[in-house]
Amino acid sequence: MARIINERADVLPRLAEVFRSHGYEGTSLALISEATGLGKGSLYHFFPGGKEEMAAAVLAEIDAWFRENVFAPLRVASEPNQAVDAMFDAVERYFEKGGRVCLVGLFALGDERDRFSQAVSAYFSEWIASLAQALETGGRDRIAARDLAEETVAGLQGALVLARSLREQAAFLRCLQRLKARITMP
Amino acid sequence: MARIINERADVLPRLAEVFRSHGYEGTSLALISEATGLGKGSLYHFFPGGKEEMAAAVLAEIDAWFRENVFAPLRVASEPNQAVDAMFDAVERYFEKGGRVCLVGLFALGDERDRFSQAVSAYFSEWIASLAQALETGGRDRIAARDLAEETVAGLQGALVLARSLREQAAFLRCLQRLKARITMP
DNA sequence: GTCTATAGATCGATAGAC
DNA sequence: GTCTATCGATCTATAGAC
Repeated sequence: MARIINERADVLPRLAEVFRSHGYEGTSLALISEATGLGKGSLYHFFPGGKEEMAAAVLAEIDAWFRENVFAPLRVASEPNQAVDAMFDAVERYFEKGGRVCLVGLFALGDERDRFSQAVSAYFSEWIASLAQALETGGRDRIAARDLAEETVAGLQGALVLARSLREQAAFLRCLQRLKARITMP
Repeated sequence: MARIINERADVLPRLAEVFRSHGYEGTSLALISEATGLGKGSLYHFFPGGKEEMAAAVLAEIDAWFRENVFAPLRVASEPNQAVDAMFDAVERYFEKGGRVCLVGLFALGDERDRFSQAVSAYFSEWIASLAQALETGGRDRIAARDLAEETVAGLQGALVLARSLREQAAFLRCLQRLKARITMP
């Protein structure tokens, strides 16, 4: 009970926030230490691989969250309109209405993409594949479903870029609304 | 004639490529020196403000290029379908069919956004405004034009993120085609 | 203008006391 | 487990010879 921090999982959320705010290269161990309240000794106790292992752990947690809260529900959906709605809700919450950046997208644009190649590509291809499956279940043909899924996932990432550039979260929400309207079956 | 490098403008393209590849934090003066063939002394001669001034100069050059090759043609367009086509062509060339990242988008996602706040937001708002104007000239009402322009610019940025994540330039081109099809007047 | 040398700070990572 | 102290490397930036 007296334990403050005793598992890697306890520091991951704060770790993730630091990487999201400063990027991989911009995140120093000093910043991490400050954000987590742990000295470097403790950090290397939990993450012997150093900064790279910390970022990998964050990516793994993000992946797990999306698998559970986004990808899996899409795959098992019987009512696709409802599943798609749920996806948009989850995304809106996760990205805090456009106030929070997608770490995977950020890494994808930089050369962190190469260092975390597998995690980055898996995140997006899983997202597109599960969304396409829900759309196909809803009655669309395979090619149209895949196209629309790709378009939607790309549109979400673009919405985050745009909202952050303009410092206007409303832009993110407007983009979300348009994507939702297009993907919903009549 | 014996001059190798004698103006800031001569080093800007290489400078831009370094920032695009490694991000702001990941770009060191050693990398810049290697990419430009200039020693640190020379670099500080051209850019007394150091790395920050170098990045600002790159952003200014990007802004100038888009103003001339993208924004201005959209604004003076009399035939909007044609102007939009020209925009997509320019974008496809500029981003090398998805193989090249948008530096402004990359900066927007990181905390470079705050350092280069004006340049980042101006780039996107100008793009949206000029595209919306072309669409309005084409006969759409103001609100629909603005919506479609915002959606298209966001979609382009998302397409870049997606193509880079998946290491699949074809994904960028597919997204471009869909955006183009949607924006073209019947 | 361009170079080398180097300052001074900070980087990621390690060692070892407790 | 957590800390402090510290390593060597690298960082941005400057100084000064040529």
